[in-house]
Amino acid sequence: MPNPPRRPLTLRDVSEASGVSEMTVSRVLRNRGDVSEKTRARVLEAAKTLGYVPNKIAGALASQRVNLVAVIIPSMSNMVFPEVMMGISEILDDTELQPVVGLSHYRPEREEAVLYEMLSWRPAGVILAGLEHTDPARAMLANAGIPIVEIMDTDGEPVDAMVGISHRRAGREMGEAIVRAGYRRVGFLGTKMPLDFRARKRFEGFTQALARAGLEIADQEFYAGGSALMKGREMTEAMLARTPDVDFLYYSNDMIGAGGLLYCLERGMDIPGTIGLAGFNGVNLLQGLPKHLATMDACRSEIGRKAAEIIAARTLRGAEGGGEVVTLVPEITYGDTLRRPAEA
Amino acid sequence: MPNPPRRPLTLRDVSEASGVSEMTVSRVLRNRGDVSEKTRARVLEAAKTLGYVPNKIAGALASQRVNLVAVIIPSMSNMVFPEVMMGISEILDDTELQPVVGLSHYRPEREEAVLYEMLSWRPAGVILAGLEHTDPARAMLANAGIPIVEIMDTDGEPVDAMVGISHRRAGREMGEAIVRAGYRRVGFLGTKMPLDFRARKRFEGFTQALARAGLEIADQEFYAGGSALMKGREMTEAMLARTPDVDFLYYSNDMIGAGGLLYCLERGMDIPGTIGLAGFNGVNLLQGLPKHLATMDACRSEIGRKAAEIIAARTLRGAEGGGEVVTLVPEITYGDTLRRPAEA
DNA sequence: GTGAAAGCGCTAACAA
DNA sequence: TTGTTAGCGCTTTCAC
Repeated sequence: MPNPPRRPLTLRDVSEASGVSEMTVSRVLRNRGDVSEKTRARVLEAAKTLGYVPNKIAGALASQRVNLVAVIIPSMSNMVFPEVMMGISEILDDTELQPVVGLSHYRPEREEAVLYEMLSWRPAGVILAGLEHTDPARAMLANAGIPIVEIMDTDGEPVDAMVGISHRRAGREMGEAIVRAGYRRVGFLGTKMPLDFRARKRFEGFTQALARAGLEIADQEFYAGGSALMKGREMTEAMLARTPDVDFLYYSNDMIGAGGLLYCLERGMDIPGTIGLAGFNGVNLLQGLPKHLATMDACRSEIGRKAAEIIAARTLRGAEGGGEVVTLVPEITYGDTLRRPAEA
Repeated sequence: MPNPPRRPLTLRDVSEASGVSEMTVSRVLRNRGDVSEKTRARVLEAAKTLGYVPNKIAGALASQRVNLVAVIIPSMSNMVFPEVMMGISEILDDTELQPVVGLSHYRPEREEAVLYEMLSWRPAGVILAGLEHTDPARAMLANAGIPIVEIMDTDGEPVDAMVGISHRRAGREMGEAIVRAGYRRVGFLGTKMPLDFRARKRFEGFTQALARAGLEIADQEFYAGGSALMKGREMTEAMLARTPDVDFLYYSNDMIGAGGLLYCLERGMDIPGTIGLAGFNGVNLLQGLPKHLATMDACRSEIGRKAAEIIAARTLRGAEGGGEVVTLVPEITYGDTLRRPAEA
């Protein structure tokens, strides 16, 4: 029973144990160059019995290559970003690239700090949420000399590549669908997050669509923290009490929308007749509710996959590329809570 | 406007630009040792205008210190693990340590591969889910010479430290509560996941509690994939059709439990009279349902926090430590779907 | 097919 | 307070 080594093993240890030069050991361990089957076997044997784990720090320094992809997202508690992560993993799992996640908590300065930290590990590429960054962050990205993919949002100028949807358009289309369905007294319910630029863009597009039809938001309500389902319920109750004549409720995410939906159903309201409801995201978690909430898919895992593909293509297949723009176009799901436009 | 540098900047560039030796530049950038305010300012100025980002790879190799903490979890699509991650981040955010996440997809060999990959970056510590690992993985962990914290589960022997709850006990207690409340025909509904050891332990504890009361599971149903809420609904429907006399449904997670709850409510069933329901996890996402589902908190973020604290304490404050065991004890939440035991 | 030498960009240790 | 020297553990390059 060998003692647990205080000092981690090095190539040299394997070299000595196998009687093969460090260089050749290195070759075997990386499957590089021609090595005779005999030496190969001997090296592998030695490495295994010793329990050698290569030191990638040294390897990366020497080879100037790192297989890490930095991913910076606002949060994990949102359900949206874990799904993006799954999309990224799905693609990178087939390559030798590895995602490394950092959280910005929706704060640009925090994002800048995390970015700095991550760039100091010289990753092969960066994937980060949104197009809004501090000036130093943009400068770092522009000078990093590696592929950068900004995700989620395409309403703005990317540093390099971008993959996402137009939130302004998403808001606008939902607004148009609501107007087209004949609703006139529309309430908005959302998060109190000044730094959630995408929610804000959806709101802008939404009010713009209403304005074009000569309408204004009839009432609005915001929340922060707490259980989204519960908050949706409470906000809905508050709004219906304050503005009893609203005939449509647009929620900034599906979870609060589901809370509102449950509330309205309990009250026995006629949906989508007397009142219509819609959310945003296409959280399939919520299938199984008594009624299907109208929503619009944010294409989360697709965004993750496309972003990872761009990084992988440029890194591995040395593709030149640069400045790729992928705009996904989400469709409205009418579900059971938004009247469909009259058929032509 | 300087050209984007093809070659990343090095300390040497900052040294030349500021007319200060590399060593002193390094000191300034790390706030180490005494440096005169004047040189300090000059160096900072040069670093900033050049846009220098330190190379931690070289730094780590030279100093033999890495501020990364490897975190290996089964999945992100589960809601449970993102919450654990938030707990970890919460603690590490106050230190210079940084979490790096890897996913095992509930597969031990995959976990082993990810662990190998991560250990090759010589992290300061490892946090990983569960106590079940391949033999090589256990060997790597035991020999890594860094703090290892196994989380979620405490039913077994840890390699080093462990933080979690006893899932066997959790299942047992729920079983006892159900028996105590007078239910006799109990159905179980869960995930079809042979490798989810924790779900299995809960199931074992649960059946054991029933057995002690002379009961057996009346019926069971398993699912894989799909929307959990919907699956809960479907499985419940199937079970009630097949075994109409069940008087309690125990779900392996809150999400499917919520689906079942909604189904039973729609059918106008008397809850918790005719039929009782319980889930597992304490997903506060679900507050806001018409009735509050009975459940048991899995202490997710608390687990993350405690695990991170162990790593931080041993790494930063050089605490000796080793073999810490933190067993959290979740309490049953009766909610509105499980009869409370008669008061004494 | 194998090995020896040089150096990746930084920091520990010591010298001035 | 500042600078010099010698590696950290690996890979690149080139010689054999």
